[in-house]
Amino acid sequence: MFDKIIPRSEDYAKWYTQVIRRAEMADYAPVRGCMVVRPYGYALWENVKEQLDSRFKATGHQNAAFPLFIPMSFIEKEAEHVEGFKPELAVVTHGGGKKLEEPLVVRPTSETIIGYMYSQWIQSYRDLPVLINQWANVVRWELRTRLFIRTMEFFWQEGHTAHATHAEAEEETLRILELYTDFALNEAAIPVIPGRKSESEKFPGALTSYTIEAMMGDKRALQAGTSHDLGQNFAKAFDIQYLDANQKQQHCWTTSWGVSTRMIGAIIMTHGDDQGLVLPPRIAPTQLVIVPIIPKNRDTDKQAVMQAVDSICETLGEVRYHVDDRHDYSPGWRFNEWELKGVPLRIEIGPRDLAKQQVVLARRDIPGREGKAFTPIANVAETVKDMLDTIQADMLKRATEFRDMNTFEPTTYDSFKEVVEEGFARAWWCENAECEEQLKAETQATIRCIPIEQPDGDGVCIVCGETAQDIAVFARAY
RNA sequence: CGGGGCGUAGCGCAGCCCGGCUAGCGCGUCUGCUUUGGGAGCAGAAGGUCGGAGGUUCGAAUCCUCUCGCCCCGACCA
Repeated sequence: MFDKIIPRSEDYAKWYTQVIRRAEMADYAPVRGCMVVRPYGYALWENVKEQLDSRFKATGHQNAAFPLFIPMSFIEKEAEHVEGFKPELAVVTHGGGKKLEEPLVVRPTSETIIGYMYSQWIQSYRDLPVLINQWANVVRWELRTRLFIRTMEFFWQEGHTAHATHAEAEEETLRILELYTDFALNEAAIPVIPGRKSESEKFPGALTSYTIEAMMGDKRALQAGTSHDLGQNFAKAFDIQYLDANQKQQHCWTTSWGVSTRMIGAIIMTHGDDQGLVLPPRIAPTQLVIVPIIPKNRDTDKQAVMQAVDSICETLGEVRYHVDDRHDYSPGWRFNEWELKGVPLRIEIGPRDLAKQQVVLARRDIPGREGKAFTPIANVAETVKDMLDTIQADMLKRATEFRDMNTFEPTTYDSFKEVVEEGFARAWWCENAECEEQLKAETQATIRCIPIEQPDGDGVCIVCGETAQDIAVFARAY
């Protein structure tokens, strides 16, 4: 017998872990809270990286690399920043067998050390803007971890920019928020809500934090990326100044923004089903798997099938395909294997198909017989390409429908408390921290964001009944 | 840091409460034969410091003490 993965409805956390390990995305490391990203998971991450990186470059950013170690005193320079990060720092106290004069922090994020470097590099308004990104690993001493979603060490990109005016910095912050939204929608097929964080949820040291929020398969929210308007907080702490056209010293306006390997977790939890992963075609490491079916001891059939496979492969062009010709595994075994791994499309081809000059095309996003169709061999490449686009679009559509079906608009606090346990709740909020505190204490939910897109007019706060300018999204979050 | 669970073969587990002979089962692995359109069958084989240390005992996977680690749920967080 074969161990099936546990259904999502039975134990979502267990399902998540099992899928990741069985699909060989990642494994637990021998250090608590750390993970090993295995080749299959890393291949997905590389595709995420590639898509983001090309968007960064298209908007004028350059990549660079800053040190892993940050002097402790740097972290302490920005008051809110210290407070936010101090509890989760990994600190190096010894090096080369000797106690260090000043402890070194393993970067939890790099605003401080990059801010320091910017203060050296920026002299004049002509040096601005500075638009730099780095792909790096960072460490945060998390109490409770979860593969991809919250590990002690994680991989990400962090963009850090410096500008002459607040307007430019704001523009940058929102440009990146849009870029992230575009990536999530069009590559990861994750419908996200771009919005602003509440005061209590914003990045330590930021003026304003923006986020893209997604709904996972268990209806909990996940922050999938952030973009921060840092105002002049870090510029003042690190003395990032320039001489403007009127010969006056000015502090820069800086931003920072990041997307991490958490995005992998978001993809898994947005699209995965009880058979395993379901990966969006645009970033799937393998988009198409071809499974030849060959009865043993019938060499003529084998040759014919493999020839047909070869000629199909030749027509596939850019499609990322894999031929699984492991004939010591039964067809059923191989089907299940690739379904677990979330490959979007599968071609099954055997002597019977060959006789009719057709193949079986099976969609991963529609499990079982319903997702299977015969298609003529003659124009299979075209069909595959079209089908990959269709799957990509359908996955976004399905995820959007799921989110909308589980998004409620309660009008009383009582109904709010009920529905917020069941999904997202959209409701007016007066932006008062006390109301936020109250619902946090009473419901397990938090304010995920104040969406950029707002209805006209105003309403009354769901908690206190005072006038509220904006709708906020509330949910239980990861 | 609180609550819960778990460490026994590569993986998943049983055995422990109530100590006893050679520590079991499933999957996987290896060998052979038969099989291949949804996780193949039969036959044989290999594989163990029972997380670690100490104690009780004629005898410990099992009881006691200490310890290390991991997972899950909360508080805190990308």
